[in-house]
Amino acid sequence: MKLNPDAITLKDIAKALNLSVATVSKAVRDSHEISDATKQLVNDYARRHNYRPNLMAQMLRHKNGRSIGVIIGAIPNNFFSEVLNGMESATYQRDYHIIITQSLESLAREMKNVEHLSWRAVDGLLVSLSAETKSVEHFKKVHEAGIPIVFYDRVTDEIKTHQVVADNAGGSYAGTMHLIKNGYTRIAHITSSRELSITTERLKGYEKALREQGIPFNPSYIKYCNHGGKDLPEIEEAINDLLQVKPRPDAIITASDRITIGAMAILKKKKIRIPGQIAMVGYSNFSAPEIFEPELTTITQPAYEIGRAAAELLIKLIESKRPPAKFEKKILPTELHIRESSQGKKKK
Amino acid sequence: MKLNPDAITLKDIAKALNLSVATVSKAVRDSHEISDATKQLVNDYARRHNYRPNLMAQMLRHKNGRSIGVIIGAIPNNFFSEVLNGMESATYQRDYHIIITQSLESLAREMKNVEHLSWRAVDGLLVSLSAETKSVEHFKKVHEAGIPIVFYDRVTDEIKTHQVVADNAGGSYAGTMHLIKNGYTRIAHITSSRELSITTERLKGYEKALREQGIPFNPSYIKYCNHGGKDLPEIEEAINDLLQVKPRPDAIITASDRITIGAMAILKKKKIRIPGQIAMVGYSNFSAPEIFEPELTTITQPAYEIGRAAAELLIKLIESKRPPAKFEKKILPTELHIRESSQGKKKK
DNA sequence: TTGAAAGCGGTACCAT
DNA sequence: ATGGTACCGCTTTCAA
Repeated sequence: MKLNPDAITLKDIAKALNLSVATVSKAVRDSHEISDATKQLVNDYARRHNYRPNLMAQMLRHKNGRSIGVIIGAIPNNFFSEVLNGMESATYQRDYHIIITQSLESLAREMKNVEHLSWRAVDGLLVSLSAETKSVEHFKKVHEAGIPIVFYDRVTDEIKTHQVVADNAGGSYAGTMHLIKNGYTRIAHITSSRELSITTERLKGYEKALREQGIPFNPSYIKYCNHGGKDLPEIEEAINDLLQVKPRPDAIITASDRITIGAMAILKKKKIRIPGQIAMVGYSNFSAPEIFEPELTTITQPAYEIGRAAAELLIKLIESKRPPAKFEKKILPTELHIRESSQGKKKK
Repeated sequence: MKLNPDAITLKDIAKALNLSVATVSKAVRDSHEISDATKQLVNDYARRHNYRPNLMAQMLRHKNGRSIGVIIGAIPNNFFSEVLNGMESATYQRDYHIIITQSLESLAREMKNVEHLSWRAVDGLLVSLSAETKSVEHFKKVHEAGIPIVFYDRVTDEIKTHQVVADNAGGSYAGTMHLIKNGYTRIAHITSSRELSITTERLKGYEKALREQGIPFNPSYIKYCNHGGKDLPEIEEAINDLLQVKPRPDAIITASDRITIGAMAILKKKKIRIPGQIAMVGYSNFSAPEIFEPELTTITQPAYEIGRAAAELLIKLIESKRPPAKFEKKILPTELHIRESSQGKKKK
């Protein structure tokens, strides 16, 4: 079963019009070295028989398949699916398409994905590092081989290229400040794995707020989920640990949709009142956090824009012959949406 | 910038080993007409230099790119992103990849997508119809041209091929029965557009339950969202309409994640108590509906399995020379998760 | 068992 | 301005 069994080729047109393939080829691509009359003729015919150049033949020639490989944590994740949406819309217009692979926060899968994508001869890579990734050698290899890469969300500085990220430091800073202003001082943070850029950035913003407000930093308030909160037990353990710490935290900032929703569910199960006993601020891209109980204060990331910007930068990279003079690090603003879960602390 | 600048080709191997390209080609594909000794030699060399056949060249030859086109409503949608996840995992293993396009519930985009995918020479199509789609001529055309299609979720009987769907009738039946058992009799239904298979099916289950319980069917309790609840106003209008109907509905069954979450948010804004004033049962694939306020009774669809099954059937279709004797309609069970939002009605 | 050569559908160089 | 031709990397007769 082939796709376009009735597809028409250059040769067909040439034969029908008594021209050479070469001429026809140039005519359809509007070359200056072809007379207007001929162009007319050819393009008319082409349109009438709706000629479409055979992609694979073109690919074979110029090793450019108009496709982009994407490595993403997981498709069913609000943040990533919005990112994908942005990438899809950017690539759709420029006639590229994305080939999606999921790392599922596993380094092994990430490496397999790189391999798979390079076999598929993608023109470039959009990647967000998995929670397990420490070394980026596997990316270095393909990058040095000439495949442009743009990192988004979880990025690395070890490879010189464009990066697109949310303002994670700013987001955490705003969230932490907000909690402090509302009277919370023992603020915990459940975050992703240590190595990730987002983790470090968020921690930075968090610490900055504490410092500015003269609140001591307590390392036992920081809990890392090495698998990005992939499973509930990981989150549950973090929360149990936090509940043991003396003095017990009076607020938690959670670092991803998964962790946020998981944490809320667990606290609810444990009958811990939010914000009565513990206030919450969560990174989340869920569409309607006001239907949560309680309504959740969120730090939202411009996921769609991140995806879109990353794709656009990558396409620019792919289509420019020479690497740019300097690489961009695009930092997109986050937003703090204040709701019930971080309401001001009651004075005793 | 090309992808595998250092990629090794058959010719390279041939030269290095003093063989012909033809021989090498056959050897790497383990042809019977090549001696074991030569195979050894060739494959050793190939492995050492990690030879990978050039996909585009292969594609050019046999018009089979090991790629599958997907048409989906929207990526950032719990249901669809789970479906995608299932498709991705099925195709990943078999070395296919999916090219995703979003219809965004628009017929125009759906048609463009078909065109785009057929230009990309996909080997087959996985499609869920948009909310606007009435005629399926555009699919008929490509299908008759020999591209296998498997429909999932929103299907059509006008094209003879495999279908994979959730047990929508069963889901609505269970949900409706549950509400009736809990004392609700004026049950409204906010659903997708009229033409969709899922709409008809769900209505069937709903009506069946009413009939069995001797409750008259009231057409003004049924509200259609012609854009699948793409925007809030559409849902808000439906709800406002319902609130006018006399007697006012005492329960609502909502037909998709979007509609469900939108409806909850709107009712909440209107300060209508759930289930006190109106009970709710919603189709939803949200991961933690227990953190909603109130905890939401849901009908969940096996989204991942739908995607997986559809992809598997399609690959089977692609790889079999002849069309199968008969086509399958795979119906996967839904689940009813009873929670707070549909709690038993208080007796007055 | 091995290999020469044609061809898949384009593109690009070089003549004409 | 137009056309002949080689080639991209692989597969597939058909001969040797």
